[in-house]
Amino acid sequence: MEALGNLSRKEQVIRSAAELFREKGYAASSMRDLAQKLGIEAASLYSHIKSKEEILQSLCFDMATEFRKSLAEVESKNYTATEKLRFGIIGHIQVMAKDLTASAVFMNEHRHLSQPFLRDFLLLRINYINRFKAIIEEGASKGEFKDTIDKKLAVMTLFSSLNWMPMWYDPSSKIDPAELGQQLADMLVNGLKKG
Amino acid sequence: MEALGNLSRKEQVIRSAAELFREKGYAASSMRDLAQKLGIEAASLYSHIKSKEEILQSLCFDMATEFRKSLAEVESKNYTATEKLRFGIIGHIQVMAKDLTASAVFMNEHRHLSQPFLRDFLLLRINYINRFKAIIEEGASKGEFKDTIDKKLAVMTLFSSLNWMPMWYDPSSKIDPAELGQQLADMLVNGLKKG
DNA sequence: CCTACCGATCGGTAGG
DNA sequence: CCTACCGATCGGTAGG
Repeated sequence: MEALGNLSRKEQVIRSAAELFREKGYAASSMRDLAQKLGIEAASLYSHIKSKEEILQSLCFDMATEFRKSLAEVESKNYTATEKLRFGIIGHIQVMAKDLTASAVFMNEHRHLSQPFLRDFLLLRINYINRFKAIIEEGASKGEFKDTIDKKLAVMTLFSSLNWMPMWYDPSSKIDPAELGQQLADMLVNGLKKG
Repeated sequence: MEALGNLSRKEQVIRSAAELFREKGYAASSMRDLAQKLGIEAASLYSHIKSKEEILQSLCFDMATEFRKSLAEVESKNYTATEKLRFGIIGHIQVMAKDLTASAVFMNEHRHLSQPFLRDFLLLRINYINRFKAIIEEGASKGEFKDTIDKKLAVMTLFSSLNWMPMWYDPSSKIDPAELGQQLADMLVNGLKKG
């Protein structure tokens, strides 16, 4: 993680806003709160950003871009469905781990986007989810995965686990993001049961 | 689900508020929004409730009570860890399914509770999570579950899956809450892998 | 359950 | 980046 000093003023504003939005939620965070965090007056924020929502937009869409890049790379390889799922999970976790704060905002605050941004965001998300669902379906049809589990349930369980990670993962813990991804993939593919 | 007509006026206020909080989030929901939903003036709400936050408090703590009741019953039985986990999951899902709206608010909006309510709520939650963690640890030590998976990761994955359910589960779908709980437990215990 | 209203705070602009 | 400010909206109260 870089020091704030290495970031442009606009990037500092966005990063501070991300922390604020994560802590208090977007709607409960005021521009005066944000200004205070940065040691300036609220009106001064508007020389760096156009509006409060513009900050949310860049946080949400920048994360979305990273997730899509990661998944596209996994899809481009000649992997089995099991491998695609495993590396897809690891990639998703690593993208989140690069910015846990932005990840938490991405997950919890995107609903405060106004139209047409909200619609665009949800389309990106459903596309991403469907590509993971396709991997699970491929695995089921090729006999790698059970065919008995409901595919929607499987993919939503996967997503729930991935998306809540920023809420409890401690980046200073012994388990690093790559290993976290490995273990999460293992748990979802192989389950808790011994054997 | 009962018709609104069978509820006291106070219960109607709380139920409408739950829908509003779920849709827009607590902070972005105004008392004027809520009054409009009920066809009255904002000031009139205060003859039924003391404050906006009182509504959130009753939603959060009523759900917490239901969850604890369900888990206590599972713990009281002479089950193996695998059975306790399975019935704990099914119970949790069934409690949520009884009121998906309140469940979504419980999960997403509790952070807007003020002190000391927030502290009390978080203590209840950590206690509940730890009791599930104890079940997983018991299963690992008795050889029912793998000992290789990080217990914190396992229990947080479990909770993520449970708590996101209100976001995607369609109560009018073919799969009913009991079966949803069964499948979710199966996926977490046995994994996606065939065999 | 209503009218009338309060002080506080909101996102944002004008002009420098 | 600041001072000065705007109209809108907020949760809530008084009094009926």
